[in-house]
Formats: sequence, structure tokens, C-alpha cells
Amino acid sequence: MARSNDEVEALLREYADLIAITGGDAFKARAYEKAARAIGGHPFDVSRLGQQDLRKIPGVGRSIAEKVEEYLRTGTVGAVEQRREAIPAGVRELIAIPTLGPRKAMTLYEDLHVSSVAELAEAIRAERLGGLKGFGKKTEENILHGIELMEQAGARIPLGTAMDPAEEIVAELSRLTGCAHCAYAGSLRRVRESVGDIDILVAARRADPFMAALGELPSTAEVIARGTKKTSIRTVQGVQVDLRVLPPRSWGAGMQYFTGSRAHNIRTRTIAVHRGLKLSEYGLFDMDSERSVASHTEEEVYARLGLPWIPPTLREDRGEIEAGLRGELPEVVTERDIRGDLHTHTSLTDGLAPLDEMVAAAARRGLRYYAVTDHAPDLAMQRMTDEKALAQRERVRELDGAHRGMRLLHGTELNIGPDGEVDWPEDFLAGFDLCVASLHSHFGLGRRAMTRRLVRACEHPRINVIGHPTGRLIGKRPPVDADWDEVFAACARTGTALEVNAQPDRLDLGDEDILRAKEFGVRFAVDSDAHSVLHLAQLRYGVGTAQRGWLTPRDVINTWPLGRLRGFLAKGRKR
DNA sequence: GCCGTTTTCGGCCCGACTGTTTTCAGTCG
Repeated sequence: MARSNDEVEALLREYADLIAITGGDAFKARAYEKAARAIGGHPFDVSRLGQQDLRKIPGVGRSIAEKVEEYLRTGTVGAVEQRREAIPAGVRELIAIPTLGPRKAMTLYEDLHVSSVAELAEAIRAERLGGLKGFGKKTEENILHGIELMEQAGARIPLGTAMDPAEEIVAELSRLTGCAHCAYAGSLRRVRESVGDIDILVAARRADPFMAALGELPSTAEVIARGTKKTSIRTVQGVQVDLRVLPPRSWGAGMQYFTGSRAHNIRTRTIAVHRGLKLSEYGLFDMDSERSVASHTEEEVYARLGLPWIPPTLREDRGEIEAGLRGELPEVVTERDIRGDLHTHTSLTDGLAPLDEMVAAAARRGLRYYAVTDHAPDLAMQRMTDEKALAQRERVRELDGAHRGMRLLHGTELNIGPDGEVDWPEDFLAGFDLCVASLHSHFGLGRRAMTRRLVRACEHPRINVIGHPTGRLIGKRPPVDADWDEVFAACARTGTALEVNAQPDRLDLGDEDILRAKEFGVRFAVDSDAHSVLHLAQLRYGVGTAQRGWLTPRDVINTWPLGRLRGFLAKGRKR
């Protein structure tokens, strides 16, 4: 959702880029980048923070705090405006082209007055780059290729799209002789909602067979770079895959390094330096003797840095280092902790599989309880009726406990209307074991109306879970506009859980909203929202997102034993 | 510009690959 933090992050990033382009102090540019990241990921709205609190954000000192305040007060920052006057906005666009960084962008601007991507393409076609220092024939080709890619592909790849090719490549490379370990790392392992590329790591004595195999996969469209230690390819779907091969003893250090994030690694390396050690993808080494002190497993590496093993989903430099040093790292929720799924569909409405199949599949996955929550009558195209719901309930009662003792709950997914009203009257809703309620239309209401709508849903005595709360579809539909602090407070006050919807194009709530909602004492339900048997497996994306929001089993109602869950679902009523 | 159980000054992660300036700068992750 659009927060002041996002605006400030963008502004500081722009300033950092402008410093880099004008050849300013590289460390200064890095300082602004770091502050931008920290503010973008900060759980509290910076527009509500004073100077003192701003400066408590890591990487924000006096100068940046003043610029942030100036921006929030006036809408602009003098220092940024000055740089903007010196450098046309189009020059900054140039550094988005792969292989073209700030130095080359400035050369193009100063020597050829190129100030946009289109002008650059034109200059190359008109052969105006000849003789420019650092720009050979190959560089021209790379730039044109980069512009082409940028135009067709553009943004990052959704998590769900990247996982399949990543797991296929890992499976392929794992089969080769000499493969000691193989896994994906990077933002995919951290379960970010989208990834820039796929990082694959192999531990083996000989790198060549793996490099060759990657280049020859049927899904490989193009080899971008091929070296002795690293190879990059692009798949036919346009996804870049980076493969690194390390000696087997470096497996742990390599996984730590290539899982990132960059910000997390900067922290771990700095800790290493302070301990007279040097951390690289090859291992943790004594600075003086150059002897390896840890490298085989991530656990060893972290232990020698004085840290517990940190789950990949927490490695964003959002406080996990400090928590680890204090021994207060959260025991984040895992897929094994999930006892039940509280939001699923059947073919009675828009699901693909009938009730019996969904229930059998859920039981095979080892769930202890399972809620069937088909749509209610207000989504007219689903053709739900009172009679159908009651008939389904009978069947649910018959199947209760019939598969591996898995208990069944009969629920429904209500539609939250524009004024916060829902499909069925309260006495009919009383017959359900739980009610999920979600937004399915009227996404464009203004902030006040949207906030009131969501708060009213929370205050409804029968609504237990707000499904996919922001309504976003990643890359397609923005989150609705609401005063989320007010919604979070209402959830906490009324005993209404917020969903972490696991569908990879939703991941709703997302990690940053979860972090903030948790501060209000909100409980969460990590649900698959499965419309088919296959969708049940997507729960892992929801668990990953919950981990990124630092949730523990205590925060997640569907990790609780059924008795405790039923108490929560009663919303303070006597059962 | 930020930061401090080495420090209020002098550091700031570090290695791989490409292309080109034949010893290294720029870019990337």
C-alpha cells in the first residue's frame, strides 16, 4: 500500500543514483541506499515519526533525518532538486539497462548529450558511440540487447512462476555424478513475493559438467556468461538463472552468501571483520592466518559469528541480526506447525474438486482439521443457496473424522459489501463453525469508506477471519486504500484474525503489513484458499510470507489445537 | 552520510565476469 515510507524510499534511492551518476562519493551514495532500504522496510509510518525516532532507524543520521522531515513538510528536498536540475531524469533511466551503470550513463550524457533510453538507442543506430572511451562494439550490442529485454520483460518474476523452473533445474543438476549438494538460494529461498533471477548453488569438485548441463537444458534459451566458477543463462520464459559451483567444503558458506539478502550479508561480514575474520562464499577465515574456521554448514558459519542459525525468510536486515545476538530470534511458524487450513473451496461453488476429494487430499497432507468455506449467495455467479449450504453441512458432518481422524469444520467465505454488510443474516451464520469474509468488488472506494467497511466486518459477531485483506493481485491489482492501523486495531479488539492468503499471486497480507499488524496484537490465519487439490500445496508460500512477517505459532490460529481454536472462533461468546 | 566493546576519524563486503583503456574499470549480485 502506498505509505509515506515508500515515497521516502523512492526519493532517497533517486538521490543515491544521482550522486553515483555525478561521480560523487560512492560511500555517500551507499549510505543513502542503505537508509532508503531501512525506511522502506520500517514497520512504522515515517510521517508520524519525529527527528529523534527517525534517527533511531539504522542508517538514518542527522542529515537524512532532516531531508526526510523536509520532504514530509514541503513535498520536496532542496538537495535533491539541485541534483535533478543538473541531471535530466532520462539519464537516471539509463542505469536500469543491464550492463549500463552510473559511470557509463554519465559518459553518455556528458560526451553525447544522451538523456533517455530512446536517445541512446538512436545514438547507437546512428553510430555516434564510436571512439567513446569504454564503449566498444560488444558494449553497443549489450546495450541494445538490454534495452530490448527491458522493454519486453520489464519487472521481476512472481514467486510462483520462478519456483517451478528452479526446482526442475535443481532436480536435473542433482542427478549428475559428483554433485555433493544442489539447492536454490537467493530471494527465492527467502520467499520474497517476486524474484529478480534464480540463484542455483552446487557443491562439487568439478564445476564444468554442471556449467555444461545448465547450458544444454531444453529450457535454456541463451547463455549470458560462462566462466569456470559461475554461469548465467536465460530460460525460454525469459528468467535469468545464475549457477555457482563451489567446492563441497564451502557449501554452508556458499548457501549463506548466496541466500542473502545483500543487506543481511553486509551485516554478517561486518561482524566477521570485528572478530578478526573474513567471510566469503568460500568460508569464514582467520584474517591473519587465512585458515578456514567454518564453511561446511550455515549453522557453523553463524555460530562462529556468535549467532544462531537464522531462517532464510528473516534475512533482510530487519532486526534479525540484533535479535540473534540477543538470543531472541523468534521461533517462526513452519509448515509442520500448521494443523489446519481454514479457507478452501469445493466444486459446489468455484472450486474444481468435489468435497470428498478435497477432504481426502487434505487428510493425506497430514492436516488435523480442515474447514470447507465455499462462497455465499452474494457472489451471484456461484449460485449458492441456503439449501445447498445446509446439504453440504450434512455431508461435512458425515465425513468428519472419516479420513485419518481429520476433523472437519463447516464454514463459508462471505462477501463484504460496500457498506460492510455480508450475505446471510446472523441467525443463519450461527450454524457455521467459522466465517471468513472477504472483499470481491468495489475495490475503488475511498479510504474512509473502505476503512469503515473493513472495521464493520471485524465487528460482526460471526466473522472470524478477513480473507485476502488488501485484495491485491500482485502485478495486476493494487491493494485497496484503507487506514490499516485502524483496521488492525479493530481486528485485535474484536478477536478477528487477518488472513495470510497463500496463493502466490495474492500473498495477502504481505510481509510488511504483517509486521505492522502484529504490533497491534492481531492474530493470523495462514490459508491456502485452495480451489483445487494442487492448491493445497501452495500453503508453503503463505508460511514463507508469515515467516517474513516474523510470525510464531502463537500468532497463527491454525497452528493451535482444535479446542483452543474453537474458543477463538466463539469471539467471546459462551460456547 | 553513517557509525563506534578497536574508533568522534577513518573506515565502509567482496569476489566474478566482461570488455577493452594490454593491467584494469565498470557492473553485478
